Amino acid sequence: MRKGSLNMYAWLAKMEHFDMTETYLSIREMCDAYDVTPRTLRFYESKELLFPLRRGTKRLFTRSDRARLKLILRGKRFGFSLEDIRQLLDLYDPDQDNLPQMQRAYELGKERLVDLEARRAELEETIAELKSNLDWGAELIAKAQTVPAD
Amino acid sequence: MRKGSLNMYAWLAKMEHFDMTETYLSIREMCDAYDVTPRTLRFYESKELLFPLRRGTKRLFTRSDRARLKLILRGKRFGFSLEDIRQLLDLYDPDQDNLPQMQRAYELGKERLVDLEARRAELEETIAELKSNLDWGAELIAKAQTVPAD
DNA sequence: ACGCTACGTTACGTTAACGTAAGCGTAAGC
DNA sequence: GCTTACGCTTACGTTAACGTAACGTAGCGT
Repeated sequence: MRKGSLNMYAWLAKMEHFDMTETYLSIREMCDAYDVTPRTLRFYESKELLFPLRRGTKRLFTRSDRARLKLILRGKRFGFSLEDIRQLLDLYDPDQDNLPQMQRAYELGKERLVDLEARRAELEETIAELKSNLDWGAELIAKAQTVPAD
Repeated sequence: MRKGSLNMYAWLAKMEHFDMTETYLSIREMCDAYDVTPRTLRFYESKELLFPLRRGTKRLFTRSDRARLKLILRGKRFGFSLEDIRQLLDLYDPDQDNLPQMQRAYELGKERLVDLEARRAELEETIAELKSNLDWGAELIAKAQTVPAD
């Protein structure tokens, strides 16, 4: 199950192009839904992070595009570059017919997992430090307020 | 205790300039120790993130500079901008004589803490998703290898 | 038919965070 | 005394990730 459904759509779409239940979003709807600008979406498309269909000249963003965009935005919040992210997207939306690419994506994903777990550890430490520093700061401020100046 | 000692040095340094036990690093030593380029250190100084002393024209990086640099590099790993980081540094190395600035730093630190904790939550989720995706990917690859093509 | 609005393309502009090159000063080793 | 090495300053170059301006066009409401 899961993403398998996604590929079933692809399969059907190849046979003919049944519209199925796919619900497409215009660029504006997409922007409102994810709080990005049109420019950003076009930019991501030009960088091959998104692959909206076209009705005439207009873009139609698919379910898959929406999933990818979520991952892109999350990746950015973690400080990854768009190029980094592009590599990883293959893992979340793989091309079943391309075994070597799937394997590359798999290896890449494992590395990324290690990276993320290290990051988590550092994050814990950082939070702990920040907390202790805040406590210390609160103390200093309190002291400075009761004993104005010497 | 803790950073209090840091400020004691500052106090003594103001009175006269006792060298104390401070051990200074040249720019090169600093680069080797933290794996950055000279350009980067000069750049950080120009942005008022570091405040090396000078012997003649040469920079002398203090204990405090080293602590700050660690925080800078960590901040960068978490995707903060140098400007964000600069604000926060006041919290880790505060100016005891500037109460309003300390309070600003304190408030800023609290906000940052909330931010970091949210980030931690998202990170957990991301790790979980990535793991499940890796499992799924492994399955697909295995299947593709046993059943070459149809 | 006409104007408005949304969307498209093309192309130049912008900001952050350095890289890189040029030119000068100076302390050290031979 | 000369060169080699390191450091300093100044200034222009670079990359990523969009912003913004200019201009064309397709639908549709009156």
